[in-house]
Amino acid sequence: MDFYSLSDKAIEDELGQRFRDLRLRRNMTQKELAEATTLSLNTIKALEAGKGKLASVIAVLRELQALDELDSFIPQPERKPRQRASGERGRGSSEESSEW
Amino acid sequence: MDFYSLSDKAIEDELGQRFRDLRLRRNMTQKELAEATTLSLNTIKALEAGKGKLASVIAVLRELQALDELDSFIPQPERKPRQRASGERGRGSSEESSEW
DNA sequence: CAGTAATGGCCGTAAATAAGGCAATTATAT
DNA sequence: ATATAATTGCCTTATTTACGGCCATTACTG
Repeated sequence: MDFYSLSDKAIEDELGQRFRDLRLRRNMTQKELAEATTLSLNTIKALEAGKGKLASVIAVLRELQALDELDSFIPQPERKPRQRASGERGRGSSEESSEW
Repeated sequence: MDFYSLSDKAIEDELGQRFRDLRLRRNMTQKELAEATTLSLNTIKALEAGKGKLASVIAVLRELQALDELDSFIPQPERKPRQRASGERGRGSSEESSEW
């Protein structure tokens, strides 16, 4: 699956589908999942449509015992060598003129 | 990293940190990332604090060339055997009484 | 160390999501 | 096929996020 060839919307659809599959593999209804997470039924629906907040994702994955997936979500980087971006002082704006 | 031992808030912090690290490895400023994604600077800040919508996550990961990570996010299941949860007709409500 | 870019925090407004409820549709069990 | 659970869609209101801007703080550069 090459996500780069997909539109943002298509990716949302795909993610929503996976959330749904995950729930179904636990054989839970949207209503049961909503109650278990203390989220509303509408929020579960939205999530399975690829919309919603990061907080909702966490709550749902926890309930579906799939929090591990979050770990591979974004790889643990080799501790950042710096705390702020830079290197070239004025990359964004005017021209780099030091010589001449 | 065992996410299950972490609170939702702690997980948000961890994810935010990873977003940040990802950006720094590309040596981009929040401002540059904001412009590249057409998101606001505040939205980038929020994301690096673990808050925000899924749509924002997708846009940022695309720009940071980390969409691949999303694929391993939730494993592609062996096509779901059913489209709705069930199996036991009335799991949520009244008792299961067919015989007597 | 001094200058300055990069980031964090707060505020007001616009937009989107979350919650709660109800009707309509669809899948599934019997 | 019928009954009914499961899901979808729409609506109203509350909450949260997104946006734009401004000032304070911190990290990096020379």
